[in-house]
Amino acid sequence: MEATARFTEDFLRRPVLEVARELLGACLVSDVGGVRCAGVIVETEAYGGIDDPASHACTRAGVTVRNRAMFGPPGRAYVYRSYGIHWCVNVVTGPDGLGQAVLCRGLMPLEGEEVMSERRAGRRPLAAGPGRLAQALGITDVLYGHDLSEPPLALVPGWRVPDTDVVVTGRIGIRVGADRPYRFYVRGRPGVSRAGRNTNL
DNA sequence: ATACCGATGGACT
DNA sequence: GTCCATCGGTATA
Repeated sequence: MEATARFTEDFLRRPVLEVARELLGACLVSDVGGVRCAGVIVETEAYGGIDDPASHACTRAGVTVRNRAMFGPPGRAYVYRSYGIHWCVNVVTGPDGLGQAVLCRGLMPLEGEEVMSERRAGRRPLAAGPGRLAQALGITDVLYGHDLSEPPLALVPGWRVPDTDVVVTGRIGIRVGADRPYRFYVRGRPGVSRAGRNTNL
């Protein structure tokens, strides 16, 4: 991985299912608070915008204060609070205005595990699950709408993950649209959350 | 004004 | 496996 490597706008504008698959193996590099930590994304979920009933972009109100980042340019962070407790981070993708985004659900730590462990108060796993991932990387609503091509949170190309290592399942923790095969994870890697169904559809 | 319900994680059995 | 803290966003009145 080179320091100058970037995902292109063309890549980020591709349909959300393709981007969710291709973001497996990508790296998230955090410099939040001036301390560096990084890891490889090993689990993602696609949220398909206004036509996906499970997506935060799918509301009667249309664009709201909460979801407006999803309708902006791709490559930005959509950060939301879950259950009033956790922060979760998405990469906005797809053509402008569709409200598509990829939820980062699992990270395999590569660097700065001590920092992550501090932020996680010593709890394990470090970054398996969207709330844990965000906490380990120091992600909060301060990064809402942040351009992920820049510090303090950067998304950069990393490993190539062959199709034979990719498992596709339904999404976790939702009811409507849960059966859509929109979850992707890398088989056998630490950092993959196991909240239920890790099986093929 | 207020009711409902999570894109969850941690503690516990 | 089960239970539940905790609160913002949306819908409804």
